[in-house]
Amino acid sequence: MAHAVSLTFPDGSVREFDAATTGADIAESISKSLAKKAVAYALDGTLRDLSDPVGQSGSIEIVTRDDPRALELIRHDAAHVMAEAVQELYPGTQVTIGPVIENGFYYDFARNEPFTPEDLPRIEKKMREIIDRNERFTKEVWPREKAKKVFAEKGESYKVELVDAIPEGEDVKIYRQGEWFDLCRGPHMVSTGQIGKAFKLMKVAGAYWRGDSNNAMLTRIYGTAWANQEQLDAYLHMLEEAEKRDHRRLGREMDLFHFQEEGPGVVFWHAKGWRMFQNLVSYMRRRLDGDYQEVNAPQVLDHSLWQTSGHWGWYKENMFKVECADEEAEDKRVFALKPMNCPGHVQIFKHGLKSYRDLPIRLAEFGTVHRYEPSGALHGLMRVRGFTQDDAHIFCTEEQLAEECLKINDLILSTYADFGFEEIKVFLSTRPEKRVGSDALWDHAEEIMRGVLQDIQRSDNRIKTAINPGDGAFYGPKFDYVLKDAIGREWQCGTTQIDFNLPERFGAFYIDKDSEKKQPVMIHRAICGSMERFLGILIENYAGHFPLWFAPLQVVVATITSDADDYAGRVARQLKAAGLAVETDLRNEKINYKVREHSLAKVPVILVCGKREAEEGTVNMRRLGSRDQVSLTLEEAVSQLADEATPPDLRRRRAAA
RNA sequence: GCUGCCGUAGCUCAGUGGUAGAGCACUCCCUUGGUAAGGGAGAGGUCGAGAGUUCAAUCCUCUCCGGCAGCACCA
Repeated sequence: MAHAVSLTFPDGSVREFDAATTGADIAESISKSLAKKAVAYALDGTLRDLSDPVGQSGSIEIVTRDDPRALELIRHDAAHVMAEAVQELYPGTQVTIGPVIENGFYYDFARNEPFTPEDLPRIEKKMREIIDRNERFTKEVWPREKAKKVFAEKGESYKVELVDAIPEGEDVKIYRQGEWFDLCRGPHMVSTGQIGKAFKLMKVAGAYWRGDSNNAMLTRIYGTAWANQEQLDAYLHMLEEAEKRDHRRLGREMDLFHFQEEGPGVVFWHAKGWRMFQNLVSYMRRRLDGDYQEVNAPQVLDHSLWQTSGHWGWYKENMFKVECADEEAEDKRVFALKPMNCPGHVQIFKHGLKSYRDLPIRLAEFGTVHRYEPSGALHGLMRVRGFTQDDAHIFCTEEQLAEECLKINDLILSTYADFGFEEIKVFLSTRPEKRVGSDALWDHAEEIMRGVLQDIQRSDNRIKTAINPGDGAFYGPKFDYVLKDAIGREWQCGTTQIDFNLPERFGAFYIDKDSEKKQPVMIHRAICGSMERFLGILIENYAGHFPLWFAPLQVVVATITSDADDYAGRVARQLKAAGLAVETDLRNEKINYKVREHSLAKVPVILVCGKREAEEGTVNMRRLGSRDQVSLTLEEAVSQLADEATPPDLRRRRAAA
């Protein structure tokens, strides 16, 4: 029985409609042109099919194809069309799921013979045909049993499984486009023609059914889709730009590091790359000064220590075992290469009795660790098997916990800011199902950390905070810091983790005021996380154009003719004396050639010295990324560059002094 | 680890069932040239490793190693 509903429009006007009125009717009632452009409507912010009756009161918006929200529909519709194209071209292929993702969509197919990239143009062509047919999307609600029967008869066993997974009480919806139909939650646009032609199939890849590695592997086809050709072109251009700043490529071009077959996942740092690495270590070390004690724990320790820590059990598949290569060796013990620094630091804490007066004890280490990562996970500097953590462990009392977390937070945020990362997200991960420690312990720690999170949120409105329930480590809750780079990608780097487990396992304690032994709270924390990975992120963030203070090679002094060789040497010596990393280029090459070479190597400053400069005692300065040249006296250049090359933390320290 | 693709000179890549080629880089010679590639000559490869098929394998088949993309993993 029809009843009236009142709908509020974006302009604030309110009108009465029959509940059976569809979005299309409403668009029509506003204007013919709107009805033509409409692809869906939103009721109280939720997108619906244009053909859906409104059914209830609320605020309504007609969504046209150029609405940003329509992009999701374009992509989802494109996924359906791709599935139809694939089934038309490759009969016998089963369809599974095809969701919208960032920048596009994918669809997972089950087929005995996998697709190859060569198949993509053919599928794309067929998709264009289907779009040209401009078939209407129509929705049907089927009884559960009918859906299962129909899909079973078609041999679509994955779809049968999906029908089964739909919760009782929820409709089993089928969307048709012409002859083809798919189980789908919707919504969809009006017809396939609205998808447009601004899409492209990108790649094929394997993906596990339901994301579980115990299940069959399906073939996934990825596509990107946009509202118009300009957007698609811009996206493809962005991908090209991202590829140009790939740290693996820049690492080679800038002669920073390499990998080779004998060492999967371990880095050969070249001179320039290592200087960059050491620049980062030096910076971090200065930031620790006064608060932390830097220590160094052994690489190789008897596996019994790792049994005590528990790693030999739950982390074994990631650990490297170490033994003497000689069978006749006297010491038969099995050792392990450390995968983490924490047990080492607990040993240092335990050495000698600690008083409550000693707390907090903050032990820091640039600790090199080795983890046997799955081969498929390795990725340049971003995921390696041997890496150095800017690690620290804080042993404190429960009362000190909040303050320590905030102190770490300050350190993390100011470090990121020094590298130009301003957009940070902080996540609090709370207790998982499987965990150690009493509920009271978790309650207490989580309560403190929630408070800390609020403080963080209040301190800086650019920081976004959120809670990930159940995402904590088994040994305690944690904060994760996620930064956003220059091209919008997000990286989780810093972390602050409370640990209820290790102090207990190793029996760490301090003597409290009442002369009783008490277990300290242990906090793990890292700022960069892995130095290697952080450097990879920096390389990509800056696209190799490092700020002067961080560039591994800051200045090249290049001569035009050999007349200026002596002078160039003097220029270089003065720059070096002012603390700059400088090289001379006295080769018998044209200045064009030298400029090109050092520009490609991304040296921030080229000082050209010819006869003129030698006579006048000047230098001609050229900055990376600019064709402009400026002439300065040698003294001016040295002081200007030395000032500019001052690391931000030292600049602050000087300003404060 | 899984699926697919790939592995030829330092780098980027071509090529062929009869044991190899280009450009850049490198070395030497000429060139002393004012802001993104001057000219010439030369050197450089066990065609990822092993096994198989074949008269003959860099090329075809298999196994292994490594890389790339995605998935899974990432305490």
